Amino acid sequence: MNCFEDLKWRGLIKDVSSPLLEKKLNEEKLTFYIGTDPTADSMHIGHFSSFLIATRLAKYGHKPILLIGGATGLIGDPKPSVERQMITKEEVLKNVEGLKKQAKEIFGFEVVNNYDWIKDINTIDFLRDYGKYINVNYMLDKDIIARRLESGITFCEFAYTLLQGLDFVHLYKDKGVTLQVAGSDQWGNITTGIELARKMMDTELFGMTMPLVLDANGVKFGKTEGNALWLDKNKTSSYELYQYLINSSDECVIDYLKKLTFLTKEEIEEIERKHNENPELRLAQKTLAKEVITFLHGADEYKKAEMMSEALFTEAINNLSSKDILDNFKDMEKIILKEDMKLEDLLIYGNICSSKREARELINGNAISLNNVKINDCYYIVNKAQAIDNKVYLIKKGKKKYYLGIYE
RNA sequence: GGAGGGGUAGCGAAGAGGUCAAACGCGGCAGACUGUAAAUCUGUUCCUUCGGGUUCUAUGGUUCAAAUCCAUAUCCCUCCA
Repeated sequence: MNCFEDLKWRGLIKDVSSPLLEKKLNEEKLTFYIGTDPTADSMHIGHFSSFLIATRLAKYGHKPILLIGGATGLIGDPKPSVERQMITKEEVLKNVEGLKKQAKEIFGFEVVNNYDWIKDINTIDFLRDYGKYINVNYMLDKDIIARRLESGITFCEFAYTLLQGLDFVHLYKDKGVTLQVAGSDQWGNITTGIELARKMMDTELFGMTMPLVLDANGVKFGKTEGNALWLDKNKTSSYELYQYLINSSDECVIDYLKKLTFLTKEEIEEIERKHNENPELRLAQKTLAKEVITFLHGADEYKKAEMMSEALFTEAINNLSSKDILDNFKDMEKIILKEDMKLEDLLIYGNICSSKREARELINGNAISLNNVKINDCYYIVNKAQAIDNKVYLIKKGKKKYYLGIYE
């Protein structure tokens, strides 16, 4: 299978700017870039699903450059619905550092920051050198901007696409970049760059977008309510990641395997066959978790996460000593216990619930267990004597959330 | 600068003086079923010492009573200049 066929089979191609791209990807070695704005200090799993294309293309001999939008992040890519809240320069700076480091660690490719070349362009030059080439009518036609005309869009965000276009042109001149790859929501920005290059230099640049990875309900992959799934293992443990991946639905899991792992077509088809024979074994989900976590956090982390999950979901914990638990469940959220306290108070103290009302609701609803025993008495006194080895409590909320209570 | 329309819980959206801690939908969280799945069903979703307390952008005011009326401020949107 050649490069383009491979991407296509995995469902990674949504739009290409020109049919010529297929031949180029198969026969030439291109330098390409993929970017993100520093809206947080860590990438999340959604970024991973799109940045992986860099590694894939690199395997076919193309040269990736990862762009962190230190400048564009200060402006804000228009969202379809409302104006973005601007983030402070300090925060952007901090986020840039976080992302740079992470991008290098995980993907190992060259990382650039568009702040470096945008910061010194003054307003007049910007308008003359770039603004003059792009017609406002053309910009108004862009889907994202058109959609915002009803609800309003500031000049700041309106101009965003021009900065991205400028990036593309800059990277072409500076590093010979001829291709930009991104999620499908970036199509408008990619085409601005292509348009700009054609008008400024009479050069054809190329763009390619990937479909958003969605789950069966049309929710973006990795979008869990509450907290995002970060790639930084200090923010999201391997265990949490494992839990997310293992719970992928049957409908989507094969698609995820294609898009998020480097398994070959043959391997994936074999897994699919076996999975369909015994879906309850969740071979596909387990394989997905293994591949993704190993890529991101390494084999050791994966083993730990798997071991922890096995232990927690097969009732084997009853046989564990406090030492086993402390050794193996290091990543679990910890609550330092000091003295005897009522169960309802413990839930609040440990940030398991945000109010006493909620704590009671959960306790009365049979959702809380201590060391695998359901407790439905709010006034139950959590005490040292009942802890495993007088030391540890495994606190479970609902079916899947575990916390570790420790007496020091 | 002018004219108009708005700001209600995480989000969307009803409510237009008392029966409003605020319908409904989504989302969230639990429970049942299960494969740690999906679908489905059920409960719940401001705080509480369970007496009550604090909410509908903010501050004042009218009233026995205000999310609802008035004034001012503020933010957002639309149109005009």
